[in-house]
Amino acid sequence: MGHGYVPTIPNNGVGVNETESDWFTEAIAVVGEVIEFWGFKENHGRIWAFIYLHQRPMNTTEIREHLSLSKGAASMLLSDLESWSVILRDESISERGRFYVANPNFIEMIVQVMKRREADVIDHTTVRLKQVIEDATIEDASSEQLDALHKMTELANMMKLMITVGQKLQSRSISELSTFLHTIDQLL
Amino acid sequence: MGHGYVPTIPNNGVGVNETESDWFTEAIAVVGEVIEFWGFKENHGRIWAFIYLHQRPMNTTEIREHLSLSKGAASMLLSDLESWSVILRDESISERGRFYVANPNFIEMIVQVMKRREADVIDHTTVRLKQVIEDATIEDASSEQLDALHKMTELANMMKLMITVGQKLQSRSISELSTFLHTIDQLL
DNA sequence: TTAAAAGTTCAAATCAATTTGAACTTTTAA
DNA sequence: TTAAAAGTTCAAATTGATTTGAACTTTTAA
Repeated sequence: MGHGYVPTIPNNGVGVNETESDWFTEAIAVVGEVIEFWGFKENHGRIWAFIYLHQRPMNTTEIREHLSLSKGAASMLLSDLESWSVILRDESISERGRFYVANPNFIEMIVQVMKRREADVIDHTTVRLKQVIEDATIEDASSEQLDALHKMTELANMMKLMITVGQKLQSRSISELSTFLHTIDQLL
Repeated sequence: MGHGYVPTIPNNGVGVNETESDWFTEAIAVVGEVIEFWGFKENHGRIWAFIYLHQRPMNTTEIREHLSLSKGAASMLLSDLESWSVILRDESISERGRFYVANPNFIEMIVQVMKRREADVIDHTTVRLKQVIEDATIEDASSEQLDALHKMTELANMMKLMITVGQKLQSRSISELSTFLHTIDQLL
């Protein structure tokens, strides 16, 4: 609907000779949104999608110009993605500048978000809740309140376990994982 | 560390006769952060924790004053939580104003986030990616690119499946779920 | 009825996350 | 070497999310 034509994209005077078609732009937008939804920045997703959909090593300048990112933003976003192994540097190319390919393992990306979240929040939470329970025990807390605090701790531990399971799923293919989830769905 | 004493809390001239102890304040802060991390606003979590830890129906004014929320914010946050069944109105109390109790099912809260995310993003994504694949097919896309787009669609479908599984898990207790996750962990 | 309390709405204000761009360092080709 | 290109850093600007508060509607007790 309203798609299906190839727009003339202004070239900004830079020597690019690949015209970006409509579906390509839309795909990058969709993937950007999906990935933002999993806790990344939208531009993390746009960069990953841009590299992944090209199916060849892309250099920093190409990425910067096609996605309209400042030098600073490109530097920071690319280094995030690289540190998470979401994109990989291709050392084999002898041209100036850095070249990247996309890590095609989607699951790994999602698990990276979980890991990051775990590091930032979950571990710290368990420690703090433990202290809260100690304090509540020697003070005026009712047994119902202590029970509620214990349940909160259980939840934090469960989250941790979910992340562990997520990490193990990381190495599996999507279709394998899909089958696995269907099995769980049947069991419940 | 640094905890374990009961501070004198200024009373703001309001007729409150329950002093809030230190562990209570800390518990609300921790839970607020955890719940924010699952996609809610921090104040959604603080309100839920405040009501849950009291283990009795709480009225809007008590909530507003103890958590220092404006009238407008309290109205909006409480109506969010109520619409998600994260808190429930207690109609049995004949005093002025509304009284709420907390839905003690933690999992339900997390699943609510997933549902909300699904509604906002995933469904829409599948439709948009389908259109992208159609457009890409009739245009210049390489077979590798089409393959990449199909994999993105697979991922979106898998997310949906994960949410379905999540919804089924909703009705189970935390300890049951914990056992279940351990079993999965063993299998992998 | 009615008027005070409770609840809602939303534009403006505040607070938080992201991006920019200029000054800097590092890399590279000649 | 060296100077141009590439990459980094971070304070300031921008953009986005959340909260406030005043004007409004609804509810309730007398």
